Parts: sequence; C-alpha cells; structure tokens
Amino acid sequence: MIALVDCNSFYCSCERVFAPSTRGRPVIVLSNNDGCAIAFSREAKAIGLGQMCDPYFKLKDTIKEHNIAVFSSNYTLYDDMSKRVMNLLQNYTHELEVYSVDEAFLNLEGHQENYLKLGHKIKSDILRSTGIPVGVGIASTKVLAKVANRIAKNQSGVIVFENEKEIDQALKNFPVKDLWGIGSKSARKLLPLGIRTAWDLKKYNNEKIIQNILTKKGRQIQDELRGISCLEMEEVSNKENIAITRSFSKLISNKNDLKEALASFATKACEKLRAQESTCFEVSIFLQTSFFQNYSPEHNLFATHRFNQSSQDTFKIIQTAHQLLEKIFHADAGYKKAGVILNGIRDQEISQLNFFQTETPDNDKLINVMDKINARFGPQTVKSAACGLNQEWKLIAQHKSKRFTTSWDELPLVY
DNA sequence: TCTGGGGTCCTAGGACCC
DNA sequence: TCTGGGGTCCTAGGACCC
Repeated sequence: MIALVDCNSFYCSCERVFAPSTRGRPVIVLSNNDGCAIAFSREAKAIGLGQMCDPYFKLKDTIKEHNIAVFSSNYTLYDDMSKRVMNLLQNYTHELEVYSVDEAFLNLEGHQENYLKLGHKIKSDILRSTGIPVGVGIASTKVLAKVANRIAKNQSGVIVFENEKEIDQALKNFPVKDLWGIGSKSARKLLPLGIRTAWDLKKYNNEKIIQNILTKKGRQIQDELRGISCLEMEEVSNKENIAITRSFSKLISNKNDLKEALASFATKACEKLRAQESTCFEVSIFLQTSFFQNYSPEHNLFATHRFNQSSQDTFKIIQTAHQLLEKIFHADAGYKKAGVILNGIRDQEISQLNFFQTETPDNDKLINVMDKINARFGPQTVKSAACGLNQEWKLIAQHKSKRFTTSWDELPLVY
C-alpha cells in the first residue's frame, strides 16, 4: 500500500503557525511581487476565493470586507517547514518520495498496523510536532492514493481505500479532470467517449483508444485506477534544467537594470547548480513585455549560448547572459519579466575538459569560498558586483513574515 | 499603480549512422 | 515501372504537475 500525505493549504498553514491570531480567519498568500493570490486557507475558499492567480489588486475590497489576513510569500519559511514535515514522515516508511514542497508518497509495504490507525497517527504527529495540518490517503496505487487524499481533505483527514465497492463508489463521484495527470485538455478529449468520472475511465475497455488520445500516461492512469501499479516510487534526482525567472515590479527599459537582474538570476541559478553538484552546457535568457500594458510579441525574445565545455562558474555564466542580452535587447521595449535558464546539466564528476585544455580554468576556488561565506553569513553576503547595489528591479513584498525558523535575528517572541 | 515561478514527461519528426 | 532496412539521438512543442 502507498500513502500520500499532503499538507492542507501549505503556505497559509505555515504562516498561521507563527501568527496564531489568524487561526479561524481566512488567510491568503501572494505570489512574488505581491502580484496574485496563490494560496488560500479553507476559510478563504469558503468565501469564494481560490481561483489560482487572482490579481491582488482586484481582491482588495473582498479582503477588507472579510478581514482576510494577507501574506507575501516567504519561501525560506516554507522550505524549512517542509523539511520538518518530511523528516517526520521518514519515521513511518523505509521509502519516502518527496513529491513537492507540501506532499510526499510513503511506501507502506510491510506495515503490520491497521492503515486507518496509522494514517491518523501520522496526521496527529505532524500537527503536534510542526503545527501543520495534513490529509492522508492510503491505497494500492499512487493514482488511487491521490484520489483518497483528495477525498480525505473534505472529510476526516484520513481515507483508506481497501474495499473494491467503496473504491468504485468514490470513483463514480470523482470527475475525471481531477485525476492526477489528467488536465483540462485531456478531459475535454475524453468527453466524446462518454468519460466523465474516474470510474468511466477505469471501466472504458478500449485501451487502444485511450493510448491514442492520452498517450502512455493515460493508459497508466487507467491501470492504476484498476489497482495495477504502474507508477513506481521515485528517488530524488538532480534537476535537468534550472530556471530563475521573475516579473519586475515595474516595466524596465534600462539596459543596466536588466544586466543587474540577469546577473542576480544567474547567480542564484549557479548556486542551485553547484548545490546539486552539476555543471551545465547551455545558458538561455529571455525577456518579456507585459501582457497587460505594452505587449509586443516581437520583443519577447529568447537567446541561447552553448559552451564548448560545461561550467558551474557564476562569473562565466553572468558574462554569457550579458552577451546574450546584447543580442536581444531593444531600448524601446519596456520589459516586465526576464529569466535565466540552465540546460544540458551533467554530473560535475563526469564533465569533460575541452580537448585543448590542460587544467580547470574556472574560478573554482573563489566561488567555493563565496559559497562558504554565503552559507555561513546568509545569502548574498558576497556577490558579483554585476548584481548591482540598488536593484531597482527588485521584488515588492509588503506583507512578508519573518524567517522565524532559519534566522537567529528573527525568532518568534512569546509574551 | 497592480496580473507567479519552477519543473517533468512524452511524442513526432528531422538528421544522421551503417 | 521501379531505388532498403534498421536504428539512435536530438529538438520543439504539448500537456501536465505543484
């Protein structure tokens, strides 16, 4: 059996742990730049919010009216809370797959205990130890565990799928578009076949047609619904591409501002790259105008450079990003968003030297020292001057909570 | 005034190999 | 009249996820 443990309204729940006055109140968390609402507590959903990416400025009246607590996103806090939850889950399984920041699959093979009891034990343990409420779904396959988990959220918090009849009953009430791996487009394609619920898909007996319409993945989902496990537990693996992209708080048309932004994105991307002990062969940048103000597709450009030799050198990658900028920058555009993407990622151990090279050329030692300083004294304690000091393009975050769990200066106070 | 960010997997088709 | 067969690798685009 497989359990899926999923934190309820994770970002909101994290904020609530350190802001007890918001318990029982509707809570929302905003995206970067305080642009949109991206997370909603149960109370916020109850008053009709919950549309992913509702722009914040349109919600202001509702927020006032319902006394909604608003937070800017605080990823440092969420990442740390996530780690705490995952650490606890390790105690209940020999195989944990951390699927995202707020959910994980547990292989329960060999567990003797009653599953329902176990589910409740996990739930109360996590709540007591971290303050985060979770839902638990337990079933014979991942897809079914996902379904069970979804239902658990609206009920007691723990659902176990053991009895075939009960499973079918649940699937009959479960829209096919809500299945894990079936999105709106696929759901629309299934409609002409008369497939509306998960049960319809399970029972549909022309597998070839499903294969044609939904490709391999759809066939696997169908089998998983039938209790035939196709999706294995996966190990955490290195990223195959790393992207740092941001919207700006205002339109940017100054090239130097863009250079600073790209340098900062490149710096972050390289830190991620080194953290997973990889190098990359390819750097891309893109620039975007605003969909809402000055949209001009001809100025939404993408440029790529391929290295002869893979690199994890922040300075080299900043330099490359700047060269790419020269290629696609238009002084009259006014950009709203930009990003740096690293591709062609390889393990650093197997990265090859150039044929004509006799030694590693990069600023290895310097960067190593910089990483150590930043790890000890906080992010960006030292950085390339290319990242700039003013950072005009910087994010807006007016409702940000403190780094309660990761900074000595920001520990919560108890009166 | 103001509209998110970061990923994965699959497939078809092109280029290339012997 | 008529011109092989089998395979790999890479890429772009689509769909999906949280």
